[in-house]
Amino acid sequence: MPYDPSAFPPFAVTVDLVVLTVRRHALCALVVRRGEPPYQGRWALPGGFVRIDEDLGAAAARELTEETGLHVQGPDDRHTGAHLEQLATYGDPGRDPRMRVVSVAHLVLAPDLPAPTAGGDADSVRWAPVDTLLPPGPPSGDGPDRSGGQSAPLAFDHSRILADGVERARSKIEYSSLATAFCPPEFTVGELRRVYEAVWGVALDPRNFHRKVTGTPGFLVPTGGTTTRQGGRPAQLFRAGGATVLNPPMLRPEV
Amino acid sequence: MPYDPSAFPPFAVTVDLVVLTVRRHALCALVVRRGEPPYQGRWALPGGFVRIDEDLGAAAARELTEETGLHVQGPDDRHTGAHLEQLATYGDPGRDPRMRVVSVAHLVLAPDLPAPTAGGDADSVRWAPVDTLLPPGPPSGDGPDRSGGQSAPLAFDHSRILADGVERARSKIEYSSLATAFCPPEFTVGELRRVYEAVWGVALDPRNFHRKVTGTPGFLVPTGGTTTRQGGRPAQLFRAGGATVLNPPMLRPEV
DNA sequence: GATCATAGTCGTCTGCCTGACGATAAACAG
DNA sequence: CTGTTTATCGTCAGGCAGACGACTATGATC
Repeated sequence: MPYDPSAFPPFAVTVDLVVLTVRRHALCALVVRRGEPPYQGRWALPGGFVRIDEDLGAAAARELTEETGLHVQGPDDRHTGAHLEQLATYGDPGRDPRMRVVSVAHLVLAPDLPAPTAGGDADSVRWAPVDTLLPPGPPSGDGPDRSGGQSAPLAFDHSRILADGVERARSKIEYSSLATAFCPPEFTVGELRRVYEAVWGVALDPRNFHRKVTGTPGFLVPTGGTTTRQGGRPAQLFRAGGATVLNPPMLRPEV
Repeated sequence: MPYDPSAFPPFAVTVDLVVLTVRRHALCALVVRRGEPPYQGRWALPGGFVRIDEDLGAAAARELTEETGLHVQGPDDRHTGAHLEQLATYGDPGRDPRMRVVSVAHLVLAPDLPAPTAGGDADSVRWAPVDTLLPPGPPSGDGPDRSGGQSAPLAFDHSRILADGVERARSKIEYSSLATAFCPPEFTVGELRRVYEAVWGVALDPRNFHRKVTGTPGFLVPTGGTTTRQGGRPAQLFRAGGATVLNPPMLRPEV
């Protein structure tokens, strides 16, 4: 069939953001309250339309800055900001009742932030622990409802997008050094371990964890300083090293 | 800002397909020759517009069937067709000179097929070894040009999409049982090993490989039959087992 | 100030898995 | 019958992870 430039169906294209951080030993996601229908008053992932001359990654970075004030770090710009990567694209017809919207979801891993009030209304954006936003997960609940929170499901298909983002983060810190994206520029081995524990929802042996991360070349670089942030013996401070892939990977305890 | 349904910029949304198979010990991708500008006469990945009421995955499956006659297997429908998954989305402004096109690329892993002539013109679609379509890869070439083939780069940004798809396939067969998607319904351990060798471009020790795959519970199920397809001693036939993840993973020899 | 609780760091031991590789088995080609 | 090819089974050493003991260095409490 011959090409007809006017024959393509028009779509709206948006970016949605799964912004994750670790706060008080819990994996948290950034959610915004919808001020207008559909799903008015419900929580949703931040996001917005892609501009007509804008790259997808640029749109995601722009939305991130608009909603959180966070900036994204380039590949070589180490730890002045958050990690951003494309997650997946969601385009079910009917996922948005207003029109045909294809959403390119992005995943952001950010260090703990003071408060997500930048740029928007204060109480319409917040960090929510992911286990209050999502059902328990693959192991179907048999016992009584254990969901910790007040949560109605997120708007649109955002619960599924969030679940996919969380799963991506959980698997990615296994075989990459991305867990450091959740940490401040300088951090201790214990802080990094608490990141793994929060993201995976498990307890790790501090001694084996210490051996593993300090024994992996390029993962951690000692800065020379020490600190006491949790009580107890002072700990060495590290920066993220140049290694991006962990080989052999950090093993998640058996499911 | 209030919602204005007419305010979103219109995009064209397409699906592009990275269809991989293993033919004659080489990893091959399906490419089609473009019959019209832009990039007229150049090879490109198969793909097409998403219909206005069509899911992204359905569009990819439809294009696959139209171009190859292949059918996609559902999650429980074991090995009557190919494996399909979403790869990534490419939306640079200017990636298509005609208009703003966002392409949701999908990855298909298929067993070796008789001929890709289904549905289309015979010599405008073919299997091409990926090493004739792509530059050698991360190790930048210092020696003379060693690219095996006649290849001009693929049209649009399809070389990058193909490279991403190949990389996804290479890493995914490490920790999943997806390599069986390249095999016919019944296959031998040696045939499965040749799939790994073709996808990774390395030689594997037959004895260690045999120990690994037969020792991983749920990876392979013996059918009872034996066959001689390569000369030499007859080999046991297997089907793909129910396991989808390989733990511990199949290790790719050091890079 | 002594004692306790909390964290961090270093070691040891055992078991599993992998890579290297020898040996045997079962077909086919001359 | 002999050599070649492929499949399959075994052996052995090294590396790494899990379990866990021991010691260190801080703050909190009595």
